[in-house]
Amino acid sequence: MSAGRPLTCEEVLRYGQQIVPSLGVATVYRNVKMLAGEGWLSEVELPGGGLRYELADLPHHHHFLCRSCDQAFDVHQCPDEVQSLAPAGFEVDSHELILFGRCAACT
Amino acid sequence: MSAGRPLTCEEVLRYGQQIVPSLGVATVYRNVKMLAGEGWLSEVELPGGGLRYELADLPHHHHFLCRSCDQAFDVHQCPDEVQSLAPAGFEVDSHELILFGRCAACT
DNA sequence: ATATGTGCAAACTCTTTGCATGGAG
DNA sequence: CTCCATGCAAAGAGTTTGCACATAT
Repeated sequence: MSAGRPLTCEEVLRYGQQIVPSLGVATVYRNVKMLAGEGWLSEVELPGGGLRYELADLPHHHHFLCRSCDQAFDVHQCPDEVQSLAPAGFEVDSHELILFGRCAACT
Repeated sequence: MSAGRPLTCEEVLRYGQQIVPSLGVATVYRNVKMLAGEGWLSEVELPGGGLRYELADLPHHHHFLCRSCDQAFDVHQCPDEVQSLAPAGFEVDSHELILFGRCAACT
């Protein structure tokens, strides 16, 4: 919640171990999956590694992936005409937009 | 080349085994990676499994992922104002847009 | 004969699962 | 005491690598 951006399991593990040093990987994977199953978190899949997790109740948004530090950030805007881009006969139910580049800290 | 859409290694393997039945996984992974390294193919990472590969010389485009058959298709249009969506201080060098839904065959 | 690409199987990485344990109620 | 979530370690899935062999030159 305090990160304000999608986290990988490894990032969650590192955050968590600052509070409970004995925290193990299995617990992170298990709980993050459970929270996602119960609708508290949603899974975000971006290039370059495993799933990331973010709070599920965020308003519609997209993601920015920094090529330098590999951290994901939220992008709170969305190009609207997206649904209409699909080929004829294809039904679009959702979409994801990923921007790649360098974040403010890495520039 | 004939597929006209991004393929997973597994799909390449199945295609290839129709021609050379003894074809093994290692050969597919090795060659696809080599072709990508040499710039003939580019890697496309979409949710739900491994990397997909497509011809590198295609014009700018995006992808549609069918939730039913898990096949990826090309989308030949792009919302233009994409670069401007990033937060201040973030440098965007490229982007990917993924549409999710059902392809024409699965509808 | 030499060099190259292949299939096989083992190694790796990331993720998941089984199980015994320890702390909470 | 009973339960249940945890850590650990082993098991899985997908991908990569080492190696001996076959083929082409």
